[in-house]
Amino acid sequence: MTVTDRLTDGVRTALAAAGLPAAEDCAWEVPRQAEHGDYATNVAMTLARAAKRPPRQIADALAKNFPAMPEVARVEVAGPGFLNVFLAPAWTAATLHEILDAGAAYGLGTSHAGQRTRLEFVSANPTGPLVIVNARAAAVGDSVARLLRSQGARVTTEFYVNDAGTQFEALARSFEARVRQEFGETAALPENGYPGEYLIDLAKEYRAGGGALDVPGDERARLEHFGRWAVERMVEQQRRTLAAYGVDFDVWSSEQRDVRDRGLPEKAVQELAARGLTYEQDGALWFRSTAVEGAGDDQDRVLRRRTGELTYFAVDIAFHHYVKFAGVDHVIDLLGPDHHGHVPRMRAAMQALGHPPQAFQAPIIQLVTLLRDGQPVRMSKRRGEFVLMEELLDEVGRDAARFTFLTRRHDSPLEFDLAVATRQSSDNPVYYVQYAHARIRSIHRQVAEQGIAIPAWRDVDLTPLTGAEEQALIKRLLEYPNLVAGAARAAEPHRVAYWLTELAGVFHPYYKNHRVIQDDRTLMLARLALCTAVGQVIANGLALLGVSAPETM
RNA sequence: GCGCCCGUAGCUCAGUUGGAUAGAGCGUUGGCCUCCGAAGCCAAAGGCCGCAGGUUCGACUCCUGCCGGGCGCACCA
Repeated sequence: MTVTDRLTDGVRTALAAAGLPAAEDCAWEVPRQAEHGDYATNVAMTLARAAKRPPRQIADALAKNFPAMPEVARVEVAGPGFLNVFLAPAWTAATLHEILDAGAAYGLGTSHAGQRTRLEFVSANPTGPLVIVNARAAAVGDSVARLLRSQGARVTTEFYVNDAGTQFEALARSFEARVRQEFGETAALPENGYPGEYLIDLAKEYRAGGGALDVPGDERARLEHFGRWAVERMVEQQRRTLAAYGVDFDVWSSEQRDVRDRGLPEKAVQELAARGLTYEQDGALWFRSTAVEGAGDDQDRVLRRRTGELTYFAVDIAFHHYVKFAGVDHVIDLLGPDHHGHVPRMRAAMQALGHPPQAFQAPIIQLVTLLRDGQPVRMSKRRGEFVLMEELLDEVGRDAARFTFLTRRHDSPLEFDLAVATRQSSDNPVYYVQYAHARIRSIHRQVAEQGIAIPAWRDVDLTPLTGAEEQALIKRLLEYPNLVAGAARAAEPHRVAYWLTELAGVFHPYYKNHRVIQDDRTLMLARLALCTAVGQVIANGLALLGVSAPETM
């Protein structure tokens, strides 16, 4: 039970005692000004209409009837009708016991309990190595998964391999050309092929591994052979890069194997037709996308081309409906900005097939503009020019890269200057946060070296922690569970990154001004408890971001 | 032309389902290491929150219209 939950109980009790109507919900915020208390609620304002009384009057009644609670020192009415709550310092200090008891579990919640979510992210085409944007998507997706799980959701993370269709064919043709070149033949890359050097390396690997130049069967069989071989290697390479980044997927699904081979696209089209949401026009079969209320698509979409071939959209509908939604109630796709036009039509299709509007979400991860020495680096997989995700990790490091990606909202474009990130790596906020953790661990090493015995935390007297800075620090820690719950609800890991930076910003001055190890044993143990709790929360928060909490730096 | 996203300090960005006096990092200027880690601390300068209306007790936040930037608008994937 969080602080605000307890305070909400207090408000409910007060409302009942004052004979006022019950509040549906009670929003709490942490005021900027210390004079406005530790928590404030505007419940009196929101209730004014229903109670037919002015907000100030309601707030006064609330203050008068507010039950005595160990948590609360006093409540005040201020401004147009805010109810400001001041926490009792002794209670605040004592909450450290709960944090220390909970340990790594501090910040876990139940707001998503019972939810089963399938979360797809990265899903780069298997036509080349991973690049910078993929690193951003990986950081965001992995962190969102951790956030959702921290709130009780069962999350399946997924990487979808588009190993079919025209891009697959382009890869197969490109790779075959490289293999022929490797065997000494003259072969030109296809027009829409992939010119990157990685396919030359892959061709060398193919030959070295005993791969044959001549493949039995027709052209289709040949392309299938070379395409499969290349895709397998590319996917494996991508998987390794992601693993080195600390990102592992529960499921690697295949467009060919899991959707097309099972005949699901045809089935999906039939199901839409059975619901009367398709029609024929100009020789093609259309989905009546615009007929789905609230989905927001502005035109109908083709499911089967005049040629009889199904569109990618039809395949994607089948994938979502039959594969992703099997056994889960929420599907989240983290998409690139070039796919945002697809969201309305997919939303329409999912609703048409009976999924509630909220069940399918597709947040957009915006682009990363990469700068090197202040100059934008142009990237194009097709032209074979790009900065690899691996290079980014080599230059910037895993922790700094992930943290940097998570200090921006995912739906806003990001500028990432490689030169600056490398040169100024010691000024990166991630080190500021990690440093706070390392400092705290260092205190513990000192304590151990000096042979100071630490009793169980529950036996440590916390009442000495009445200083303003100490109280401020503890109150920060109390916010953490709400912060995590909010970040999970909104799927916004950047809130955690910012909050951690702020927490470190409160801790560092405290550390500077107050010695922990000292002669006054009672004070020392109390401060040690506080620092330990801060370190624990930093470690917990960094874990949600997939960033390490180092013992030393 | 239509749709989505974005305009906040010199730069990069936060601003928690509308709250009280707008925040951080970098950069700039000036201080602090006999004391648990200076990857740190303290201080200064820096803002018509793109513009104009509207909604209300209250708007950076919601609505409308402009201006400016990005992306998408296939019987491609």
